[in-house]
Amino acid sequence: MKDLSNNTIERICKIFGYLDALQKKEIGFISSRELAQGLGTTEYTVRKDLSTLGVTGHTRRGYDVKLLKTQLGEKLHLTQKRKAGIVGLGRLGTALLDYEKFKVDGFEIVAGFDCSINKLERIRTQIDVFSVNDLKRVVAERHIELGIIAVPEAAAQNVADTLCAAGVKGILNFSPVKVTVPEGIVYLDMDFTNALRFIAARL
Amino acid sequence: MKDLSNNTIERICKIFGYLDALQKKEIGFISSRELAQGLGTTEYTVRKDLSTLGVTGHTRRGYDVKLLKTQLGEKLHLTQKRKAGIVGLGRLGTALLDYEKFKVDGFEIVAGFDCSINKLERIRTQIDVFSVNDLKRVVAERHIELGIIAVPEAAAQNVADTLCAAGVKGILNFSPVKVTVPEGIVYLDMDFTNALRFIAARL
DNA sequence: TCTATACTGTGAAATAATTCACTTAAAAAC
DNA sequence: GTTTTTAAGTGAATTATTTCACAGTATAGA
Ligand SMILES: NC(=O)c1ccc[n+]([C@@H]2O[C@H](COP(=O)([O-])OP(=O)(O)OC[C@H]3O[C@@H](n4cnc5c(N)ncnc54)[C@H](O)[C@@H]3O)[C@@H](O)[C@H]2O)c1
Ligand SMILES: NC(=O)c1ccc[n+]([C@@H]2O[C@H](COP(=O)([O-])OP(=O)(O)OC[C@H]3O[C@@H](n4cnc5c(N)ncnc54)[C@H](O)[C@@H]3O)[C@@H](O)[C@H]2O)c1
Repeated sequence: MKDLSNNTIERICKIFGYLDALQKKEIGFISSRELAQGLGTTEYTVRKDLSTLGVTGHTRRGYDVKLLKTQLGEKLHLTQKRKAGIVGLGRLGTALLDYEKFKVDGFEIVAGFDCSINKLERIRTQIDVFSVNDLKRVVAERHIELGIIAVPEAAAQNVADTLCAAGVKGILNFSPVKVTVPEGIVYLDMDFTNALRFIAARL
Repeated sequence: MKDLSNNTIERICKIFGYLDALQKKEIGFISSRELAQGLGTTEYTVRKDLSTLGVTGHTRRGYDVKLLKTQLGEKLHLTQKRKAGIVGLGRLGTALLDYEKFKVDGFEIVAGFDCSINKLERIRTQIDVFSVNDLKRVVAERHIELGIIAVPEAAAQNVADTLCAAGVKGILNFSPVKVTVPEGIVYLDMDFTNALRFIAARL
């Protein structure tokens, strides 16, 4: 399979999530047009994307929701469960820690980390929490592949370095600074302020 | 000015944020190349973007950081302060409510809303909180332009409808469902799970 | 003051993404 | 059983975006 553009991957991820909703509504088949509508794109693009991935639908019926979900999951390696750790257990970090839906979607938060012993002692959660000093060990022991950064911006780069050194493969960064990561590490920013800026620019 | 692509706007928003960091470091001028590096794009694209916006740099020096920030702010209407309201004051919503950096960046959270009287009574925050029943009134009174959705997915569409009816111009949605909004309303999803999926697909 | 340099700014070229137009095929309707 | 309809699949055309190449120039340094 030729490698996919970021745009395609992004759309497929959205479709993947959208299929959940369809399954809940017990919808068995969905056309490229309806899919496009639910996603804010065009039927052509949806068909091209799916066709690029080599998944296929049915004339006059559309795509089999259940089957499509399975196929997309396989193609994008979304079926295997991934373990994640959160660094920075402040307001945002603890909210993420307790967000149960991640697990449902195949992303299990298996550890939280903070530098403040005080914080670690006070936190009430189901998830095991550790000092950042133990990060490397815990990442290895628990096979953590994904690191989630929720520390203040001043600490973000340092935490990213630590995570990469510990062997995580991907990083999701909630701090408002872009951090640099070694070649080969997948990195994504979730900058809420930028999102608001984007909206403001479009107003 | 011809209208800008989403890609360009997204990059400019990032540059805008990046310039803050440069100002803190007291860097006066920055070249398209350095800017590109800090953003994960190319110098060509940066120059094209800035040139498209009609802002201009200096031979052999690059772009004046302070001036560029001002100019980009004007071009993207990022200089005027925007008022926002958050609907859904659970784990995520309250974290957002207390996040002070929004204000620094020109987005002032002027109200929180929830449907649970119980929750409203317990919340300890500087920001005024209201019942969703008062949403329409408060949005009008406080000139709220941006709505932030942090309610459970089942309630998201309903809340979006209420916000739009109340007159907000833009919506940032943290719930994992895509909601539909009337023509003319700017809408953006912040789906953390999709972000993790994207990373997993790239691993 | 002069010169070499390191930048920008921008048309043109290359590449990528989207849209279109049309073929094919299965299901539904009659 | 035949016809009609609806939607997938896909090369080709179009459109958009990125990259390139280089002319122009203000600055730093001599
Ligand atoms: N709270 C929000 O709603 C919100 C919104 C947008 C962005 N953010 C960003 O998310 C990040 C976290 O925000 P927050 O509000 O949760 O902050 P917070 O101050 O509540 O929490 C930060 C936590 O990180 C810990 N920490 C600091 N340095 C550390 C290090 N080197 N290693 C490990 N832990 C460390 C602190 O002990 C603290 O518990 C920040 O970068 C913030 O800008 C937060
Ligand atoms: N917590 C996280 O870290 C996290 C992560 C990703 C996505 N999200 C999404 O963000 C949203 C909020 O998550 P949360 O963890 O804060 O949930 P939560 O259950 O803690 O809070 C939801 C709040 O919304 C209120 N609410 C419910 N219906 C409402 C309505 N119709 N009008 C006004 N208020 C209403 C509830 O009273 C509650 O206070 C959810 O859609 C969730 O999927 C949360």
